Amino acid sequence: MASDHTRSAILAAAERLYADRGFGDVTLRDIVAEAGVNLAAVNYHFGSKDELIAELFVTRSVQTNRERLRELKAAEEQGGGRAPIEVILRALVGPTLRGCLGPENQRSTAARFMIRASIESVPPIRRIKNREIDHLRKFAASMRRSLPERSEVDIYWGLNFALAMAHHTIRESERLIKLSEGKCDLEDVEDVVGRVVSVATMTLTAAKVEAKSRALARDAR
Amino acid sequence: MASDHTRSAILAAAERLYADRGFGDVTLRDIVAEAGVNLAAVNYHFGSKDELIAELFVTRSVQTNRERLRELKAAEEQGGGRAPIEVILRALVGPTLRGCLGPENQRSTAARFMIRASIESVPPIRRIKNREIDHLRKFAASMRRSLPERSEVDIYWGLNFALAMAHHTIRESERLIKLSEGKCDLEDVEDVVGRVVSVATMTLTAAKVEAKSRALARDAR
DNA sequence: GATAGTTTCATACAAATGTTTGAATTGCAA
DNA sequence: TTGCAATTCAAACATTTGTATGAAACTATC
Repeated sequence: MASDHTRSAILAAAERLYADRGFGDVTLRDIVAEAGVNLAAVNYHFGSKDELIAELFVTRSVQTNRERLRELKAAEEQGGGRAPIEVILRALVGPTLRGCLGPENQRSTAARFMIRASIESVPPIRRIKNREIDHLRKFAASMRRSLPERSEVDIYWGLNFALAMAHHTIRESERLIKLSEGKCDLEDVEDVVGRVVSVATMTLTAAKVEAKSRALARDAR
Repeated sequence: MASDHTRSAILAAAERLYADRGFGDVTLRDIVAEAGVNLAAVNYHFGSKDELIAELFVTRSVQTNRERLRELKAAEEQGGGRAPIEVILRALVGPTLRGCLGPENQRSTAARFMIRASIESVPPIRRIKNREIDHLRKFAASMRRSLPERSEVDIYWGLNFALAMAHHTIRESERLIKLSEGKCDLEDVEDVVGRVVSVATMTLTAAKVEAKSRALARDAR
């Protein structure tokens, strides 16, 4: 199988360029120039441009998902099959937030690539994301074990909102900083994780508050 | 200025096609074919493809923003300058959710277009979104008046999370339905609005719970 | 009804881009 | 070394795409 030199040079160059400039205006010619290889090499090694993008994304996705499951499993084992909901949620959103936020200058290429993927959402990536459901089901199952008295629907909504806060904060981090004039410190990642987890935990535990507030809100209609 | 026939036919056709098939694979030729007009008409009336997209998006955006501000203003006047936080949040996320969720078959073209714009995020639209900050500032100000004891940073985070839940739910509605096997009913829009508002309200009011949960979560690290 | 301004149309342009081709080169095994 | 497969390369291909052009058709004003 010889050395992967060309193949990995393409992957590295592509990830860097996509991270810096987005999928929209990076062409195969840009990539091969950056990688110092021939144009045809991309199709030879990956088949097509889309398959190259897909490979980049799956690689990073499985890394994140592995990390998430590692944390989840550790928490469940420690709790004898039942982990506290905060810890489950932390395993869900922590790895992504830690990977994508933090000081800008020390954000890895991989992280910046994943942020791009989250913002631009190009077809090959969308296709892969649709297969992520099985992964999320594991978290839903764990959350049900953690909060057996909670309805299934509420669990799914809690999961949805937790992901919402994490992903939206990453996607719109620039806007949040501008809106708050820098007062929201997105470089303090653990604070962000804590905020997301605590809000999501509230969603799933503070039954009365939620019901009351929802009723109140409905009246106001 | 003659009749707007061609111009509005292009706008209508473009919005419909973009809503149905996304920005990625709709060309000017598709649009003019659907509109029954000449190819050159787009550049004649709009200058460029991007300006056409921009016009579509600003039109729908100002509609939503107007609706939001109308609700906000009504609430503040009723409360003599201070509106309850739930009502402010409802004015923030209600119009968008009501416009984009609900029974699929009765979702307007405009709504479906805005969902696309939220998912695909094409350059001309991104440029416009960046100017939306002034609009959000009005909500931040209103929220500060409503919760004067709350820190400014917490207000911004609450605003961020409220938008996060609303937009993410719209963006990923399909996935949430699939994940929950239809148990999360996104057609009951008022229920969704209520959930988002109540969670966001909790974020901003349940100080002790949040602090405690955040500390707990930090320990678990 | 002539004229000037606006709008429409067919067509051409120009550039970008992913992909393919077939020959050249390389590396390794027999 | 010879032979064979894998890899690299330059070049060309084939489309697709947004945009520009200039003539024709239309409209309203005087």
